[in-house]
Amino acid sequence: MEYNFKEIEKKWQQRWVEQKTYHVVEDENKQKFYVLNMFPYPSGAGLHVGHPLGYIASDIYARYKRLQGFNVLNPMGYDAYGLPAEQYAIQTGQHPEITTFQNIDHYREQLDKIGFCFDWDREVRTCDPDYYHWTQWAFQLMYESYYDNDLRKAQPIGQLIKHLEEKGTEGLSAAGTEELKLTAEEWNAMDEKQKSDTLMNWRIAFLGETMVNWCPELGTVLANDEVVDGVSVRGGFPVVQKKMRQWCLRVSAYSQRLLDGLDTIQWTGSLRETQRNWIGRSEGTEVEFNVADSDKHFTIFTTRADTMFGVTFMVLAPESELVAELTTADHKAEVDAYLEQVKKRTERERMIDKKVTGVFTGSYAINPFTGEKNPIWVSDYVLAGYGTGAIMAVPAHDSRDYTFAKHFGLPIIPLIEGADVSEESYDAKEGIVMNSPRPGVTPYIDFSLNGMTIKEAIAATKEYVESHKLGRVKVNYRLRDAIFSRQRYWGEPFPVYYKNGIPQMIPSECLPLLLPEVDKFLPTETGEPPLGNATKWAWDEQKKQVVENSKIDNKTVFPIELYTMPGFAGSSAYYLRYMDPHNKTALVSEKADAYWKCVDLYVGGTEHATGHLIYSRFWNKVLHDYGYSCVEEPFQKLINQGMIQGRSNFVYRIKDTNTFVSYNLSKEYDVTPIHVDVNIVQNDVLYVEAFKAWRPEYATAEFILEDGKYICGWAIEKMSKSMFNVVNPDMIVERFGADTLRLYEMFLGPVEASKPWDTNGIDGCHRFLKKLWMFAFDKEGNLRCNNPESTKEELKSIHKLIKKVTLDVENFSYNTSVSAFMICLNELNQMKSTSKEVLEQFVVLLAPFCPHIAEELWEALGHNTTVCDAQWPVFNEEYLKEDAINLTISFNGKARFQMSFPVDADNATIEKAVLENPQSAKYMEGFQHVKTIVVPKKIVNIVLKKA
RNA sequence: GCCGAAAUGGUGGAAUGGUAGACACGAGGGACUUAAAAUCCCUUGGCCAUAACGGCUGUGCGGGUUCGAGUCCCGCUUUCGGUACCA
Repeated sequence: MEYNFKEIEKKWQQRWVEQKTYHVVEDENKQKFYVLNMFPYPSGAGLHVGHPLGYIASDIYARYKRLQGFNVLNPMGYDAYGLPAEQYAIQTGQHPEITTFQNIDHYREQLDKIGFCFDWDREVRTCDPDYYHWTQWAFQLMYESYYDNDLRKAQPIGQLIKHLEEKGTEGLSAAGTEELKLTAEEWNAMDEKQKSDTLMNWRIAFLGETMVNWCPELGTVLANDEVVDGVSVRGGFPVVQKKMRQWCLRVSAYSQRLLDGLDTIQWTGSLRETQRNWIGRSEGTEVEFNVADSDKHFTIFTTRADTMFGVTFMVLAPESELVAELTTADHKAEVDAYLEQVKKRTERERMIDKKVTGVFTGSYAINPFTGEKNPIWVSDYVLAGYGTGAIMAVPAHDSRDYTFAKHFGLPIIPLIEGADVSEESYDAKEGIVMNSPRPGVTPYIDFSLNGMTIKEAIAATKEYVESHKLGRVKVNYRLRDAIFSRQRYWGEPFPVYYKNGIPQMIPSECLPLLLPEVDKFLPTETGEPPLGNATKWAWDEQKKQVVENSKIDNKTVFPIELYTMPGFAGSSAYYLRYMDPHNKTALVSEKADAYWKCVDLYVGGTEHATGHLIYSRFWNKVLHDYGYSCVEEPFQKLINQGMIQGRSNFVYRIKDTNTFVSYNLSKEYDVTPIHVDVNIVQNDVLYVEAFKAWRPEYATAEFILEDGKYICGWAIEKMSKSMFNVVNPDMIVERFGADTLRLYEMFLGPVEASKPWDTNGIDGCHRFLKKLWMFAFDKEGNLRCNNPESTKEELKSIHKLIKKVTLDVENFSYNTSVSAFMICLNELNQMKSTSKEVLEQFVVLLAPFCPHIAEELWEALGHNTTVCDAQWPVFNEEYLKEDAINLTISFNGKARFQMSFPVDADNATIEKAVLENPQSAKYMEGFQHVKTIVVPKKIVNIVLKKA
């Protein structure tokens, strides 16, 4: 009986569905384990072999945990809102929902063939109203909250309003866009609109003015990669930097908690480091500078307070409000021209083209330490969004200031002993301070840093600044608030309407606010986002429902927000929804949340390091502050699966002919390499007939072969359609079966490593399964392995496997596990006969990797339950004990021969035996024995020195 | 520039500081077969040597620690990721 994987896999996939094998319910008697994959965006291209890599790895772990008795949650769903579906809709007019659902069906079909243990009853789709109900709900929760810096958590905005009414901003400790100063009287005197605008300064979800790439012709905001050379990629229209009112999330308020949380979770060091850098905590000092001949003053932020004595000029960011304030009348024209020039350059251009530009404002700032007047410049190398948007420039010890100073001929004062600043700045934070103050200069203040190390100088300056009220110690974060709105159609609508320009929340009992139908997915002629095309998009306050736009009267019926939410909105809390996906009254019930708590193992790519994985952690923290999510960090352990690269094949066409020459002969001709579809190549040998049929122009192709074969060249490239190197998992399943695919994907190498997909090696894994089949069954299909007693040898072999696989699965070293299976099978095969017990254990160990064949064998072994409910075998050291130990004898570290000893031989006995062994004499000749090192069970090293 | 990861045969990759190259692919040779497929056996880092045993060398480069280093330390080179005027 042959190993008929097609029949076996079909049979078990059906049975799993019928028996609801993977359906999971909360069970207080069992310990939970939550495995999660980053859910996919269902693109039209379908899955390639790279996608399932992580799914297989997590599936193995989920199945393993279940065999160990855990109640395992392993759900799957779709991140269904997104740009490609919308782009397709714009081109074809087809509703994105239709294409999205088609793609989801295709994904499901592909996933089902691989035999995952997903509980499909818990599937979520971000575009499903029952799902985005809770995305909208969370948005409203954030809108109704502010972040209390003292309590370090989100609080209802009502508390802040109460505070303002009673004390104004006095004693208020809330994370805000700016530091506002208001008295209670001022607040209470505000009208509704003013109050609403003011509260935006503190709300966690808020309307804010942010800089965006605005394309007036297209009427939309563009992402940086949609803009090249200041014009839009699509259409070539000019793009300007513009401040726009956008919904934002106050992610920055959580900077410190996002940073602290990293120490509590088991993520790879590099990923945590990436997030740390992204958050970018920097401890520094804010120092106030007075403007000369004026009562104006402004604040700068620096991490190098020790360089106060080396300041030679000041720089403002072009977008800073200070520019207008500090520019003198006679410099206004020049500054305005410069600002205009900067405005035209996109942020991207500023990054790529780093030419030094800037202009003098005409004003001077007085250095509070030296009393010197430093000119105030404007330059785009200073960013408005970080610190205070203004810096003190110390050209001697900051490379950017140095470049600027050299370009405009500004003075450079070195402050570190021995630092040579004639060619470049000295940026290192090492050395002894000098020139602070400079010798011979009359001291302006009674303060000196000379002779200190930089560290000491920074600390001393901080102390001085604070005690003399010249500024304050300040921690800054690089992390910015997230822009949360998009001028797109295919996304979650905001549950917001505008009453006299004041945003109002749609009542929570009216959620979800459904995405309206539109007939065009492009922005309207007036530049409104696509939702402006909806005819039924107004809110009737009395009826509490969506009504036609024509009914807008601005008394009871009002326009609804036209923006939609960005991609990360739906993916920020989906792991909570899986816990309780059908709940109509809450994102997740308290009970389900208390049981599943958080994701124990999260598997996905590193590309989400600074996006999803930050937003999701932020989102969960807000929910946690209100008790909706009981654990602060949502993802305890994170594994990053590597990218699967493509392995492209090439054929070599001799120039100006239709003749193709085999790889090893191609050097002798003038050839053009051409990508060829890897699916008509096997082991780098081209199927010539298939190639001729591939494209009409190759039908008459001729070939120069080597050894009767056409050998293709190859290269490792990204897996993509245009390189014809996309390998589809369905094809592999069709040819080799899902179990082989699963085994091979794991065998390729460590899960975390990026590696090329090379179908060439898959035979080995398929062969292993065939061998296993023939090992278990004879030609008639009878089970061969039915000895009632296991031999010592068998037990040793299987327990070696149990030990190895258990350890490997825990460490995600699946590739070495696969090898261990192969070795064990070979050993068992050589023993000719095998007991039922040993085969059973083998099958259970294999079940997480190759569930279909495992089920089939499990059934053949006489079980009427599925192998998923078996028990993971327990490793017993007893069986691995050796009768004798083999030691490698080495001389000065060079291994020479082997000797056998009883297990209980002591070191002295071993040393004596080795030295007396006649073989040793040969290696010891002319040497003197120094000492002997015995490494238990491994090696004996005789240390010698020349006699 | 900065941060991170890596570098081992023809290929993918194994090696708690202890015989480097497990396992698999590919390649070569052989068995079975009318033949092919499938299957099985042998060889397979390099160099030298042989009837046979064997010897030398070898984990990107240069140093170091150690009885012993692919592994640890110092200094480079290269590759791949991430990030970018963050004061």
